[in-house]
Amino acid sequence: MKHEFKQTEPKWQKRWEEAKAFRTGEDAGKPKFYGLVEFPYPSGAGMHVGHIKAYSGLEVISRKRRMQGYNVLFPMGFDAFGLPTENYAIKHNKHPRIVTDENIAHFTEQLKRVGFSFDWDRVVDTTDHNYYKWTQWIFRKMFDNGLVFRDKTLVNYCPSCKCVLSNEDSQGGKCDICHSDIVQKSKDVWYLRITAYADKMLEGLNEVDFPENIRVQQENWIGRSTGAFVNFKLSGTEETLRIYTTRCDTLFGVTFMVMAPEHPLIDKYSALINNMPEVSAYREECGKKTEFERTQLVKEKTGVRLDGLCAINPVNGKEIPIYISDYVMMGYGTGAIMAVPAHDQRDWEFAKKFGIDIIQVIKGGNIEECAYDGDGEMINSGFLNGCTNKKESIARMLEELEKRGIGEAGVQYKMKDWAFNRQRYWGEPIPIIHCPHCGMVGVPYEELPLLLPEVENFEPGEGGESPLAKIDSFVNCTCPKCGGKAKRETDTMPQWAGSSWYYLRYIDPHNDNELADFEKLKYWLPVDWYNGGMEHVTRHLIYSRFWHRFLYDIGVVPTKEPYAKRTAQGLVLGPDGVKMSKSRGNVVDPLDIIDQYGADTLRVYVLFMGDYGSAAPWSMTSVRGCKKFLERVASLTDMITGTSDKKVVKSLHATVKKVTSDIESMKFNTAIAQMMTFVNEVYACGGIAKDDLFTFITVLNPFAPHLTEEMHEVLGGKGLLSLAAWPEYDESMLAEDTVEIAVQVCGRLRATIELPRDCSKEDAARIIAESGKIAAFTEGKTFVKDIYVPNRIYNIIIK
RNA sequence: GCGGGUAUGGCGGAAUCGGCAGACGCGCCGGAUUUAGGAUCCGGUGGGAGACCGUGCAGGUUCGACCCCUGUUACCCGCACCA
Repeated sequence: MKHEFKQTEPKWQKRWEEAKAFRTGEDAGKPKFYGLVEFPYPSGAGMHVGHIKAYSGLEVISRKRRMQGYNVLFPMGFDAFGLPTENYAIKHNKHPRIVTDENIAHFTEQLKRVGFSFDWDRVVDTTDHNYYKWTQWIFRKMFDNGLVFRDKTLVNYCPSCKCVLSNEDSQGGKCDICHSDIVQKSKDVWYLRITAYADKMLEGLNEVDFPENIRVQQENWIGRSTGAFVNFKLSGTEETLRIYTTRCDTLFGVTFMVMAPEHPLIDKYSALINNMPEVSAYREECGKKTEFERTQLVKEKTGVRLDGLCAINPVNGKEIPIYISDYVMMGYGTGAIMAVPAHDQRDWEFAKKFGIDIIQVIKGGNIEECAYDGDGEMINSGFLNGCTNKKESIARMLEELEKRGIGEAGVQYKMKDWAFNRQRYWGEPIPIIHCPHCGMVGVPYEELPLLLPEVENFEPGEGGESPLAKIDSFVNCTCPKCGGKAKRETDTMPQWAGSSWYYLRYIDPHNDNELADFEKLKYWLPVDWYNGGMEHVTRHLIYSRFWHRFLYDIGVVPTKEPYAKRTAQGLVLGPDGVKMSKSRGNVVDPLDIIDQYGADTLRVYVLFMGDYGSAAPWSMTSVRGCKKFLERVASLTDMITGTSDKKVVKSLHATVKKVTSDIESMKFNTAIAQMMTFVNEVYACGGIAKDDLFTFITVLNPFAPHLTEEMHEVLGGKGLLSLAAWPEYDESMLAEDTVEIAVQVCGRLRATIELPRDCSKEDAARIIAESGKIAAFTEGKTFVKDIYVPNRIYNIIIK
């Protein structure tokens, strides 16, 4: 037969749909497999070939597991709240609901055209009120459990999106949505206390199967450090300047203090500061800098001394000057540091520039040239003098600090609490009411979902207030506690809210009474295998692990961790080897490929193009190669013989074996290569028995389901091939009677020779000698020794 | 600066344990078929005339190294004045 994909692909997609072939089973007698792929944001641009690659990995694995008799949950949904939709809606004066519905319909159509085996009865849409009811419910639970708080602080603010962003959303000082420079702005912000879960999230990493780089990236993002808080008195006041340090052992080497420019004590004691105009000017200058400018490396240290204000070193009573400098951040530790220029390079640079003393307290290095941060004997350090072990010095200092009540051990995290509110329309309303008497009160659970109201104008206000603030009927309400007049919170949740728990909803997507039935959660959790992009490692993956752990703590989910195993696919690059982007014009549209070459070709190609986890450039000629392979496969129906050649049978068993194991380790490229080898073998031998062809198309089915279903039908197969049993292979069929091994002389390949399998060393040596193949190389030399690895090599050493 | 990773033909990439480097595909060359082109099928294809040389570079361990060790270079990704 011919590979008539234009007819057969829609035909089989329709059959699968009618038969509900991929509906999730819950048969208790079978093992379960929950395969999860990151659900897409349904943008107006439609799908990208990158989506196809991202989903095809677990698609193949899920199809294979289904054929192996598992209950498979392989769902799909849409993460549909978000700014692009809202901006599109504003620009085209269309309601975001309508835009979202159109985009979801378009994405669904595209996904179906690829032939993915998702369970379409379980689709979730984060913007559906039946879904976001539970997003709000989880938020309320967090509120009840003290994980939600409001604080007026400096936040990352995107002037272009007119929106507050979390730390995770402003990495590198750029807005994650529009790539504008982030500015620091003082604002009232809702926070989720994710830092309270930092340790639990670190611990959890030990019980999941994440690749090393993902684990390390998460650890670094959480950024746990252990150290000490030390209290310095401000001379002439009762005030304490509290600092955090990881090197309390160097306390005797402190020669100045540095506070972040925004540090509140500066305002509090401005009356004592003689050069306040200069200080204010510096602070203003820092405020203007973007986060990016401020954190630029290789930057000269700047700062101003607080003239008139001094700190007292608690261990030796020395009076030390205080500076403000933007190399100290308000957001980490206490926003102030003790500076030890002898042993910290940043402090050293600052001291050199401002002519501050440098006191060495650890022997070693040359502090004239740079700070010394190595080990050595303690000097100039009172009771620590003579100690040579850093750990011990720290322990002894901590003991002293605690004994004298001037400090204590402490832990800090780089991860910050999650700035959770957005001043935009297209998101989940935050279910909180502000009551003048009772303060912040949660919207009662029975009133959830708190529906997103209709507005005329989706645009945020110039002052950075949410569009919802303009709707009096939404804003004005009564306090659920005291019944008095109150106002609703008008900000909405960030896009990451809905995606933090969607994998739970797939398990029980239509449940009106709870987020998901606990028994079902017990059956399906954890997600067995989660595949997605590397870009989500320090965002979605962190956030959802946090939410899951919280839900575990309040007894809503049965597992500590949501995902047992995580993998990541590599990017699909443009034909020019650069990341695909509209501006470069190197984007490949999956629908164009499907129209020209078929969905099966697309599926095979995205998995064949290279190592699944690595980036690889798109190649149109290679796409054609994959199409050619499928055409050769289709033609096998015209090559049926009574029995297969022995070589074909052997190659078939080898193929079943390799495809079976390669799929499990995501080595799809070599699995496909093996199938190509097999087809080449059939062509070389001129035919194949029907049963053997059935076996072959069964293992090819997860990759090219449409073509193989068609072949199965043409060959008279019954039922759907996609639901057939995965074939077994016979190891004994693979064993050869003879093997060809390499014959080396002094480690250099000189010949190859056919030997009986598992031949003894004596026999091997004799057969090789008798063959005379290496005589020319050993002639007249002295035998030293020989090395024989059965079925591999024979190496003879001579002199 | 720190952390993680990569480096193999003209190209994408293979290579369980340290045991015949270059599977498979693309491209290219040749042949068959064809009025021709395309498509298809068959064969060839790391370099070198050769002895030989070949897995970023320089060493080391080993009978034997893409693989292990030391040093080094280039590139990619993440974080980045984190006290």
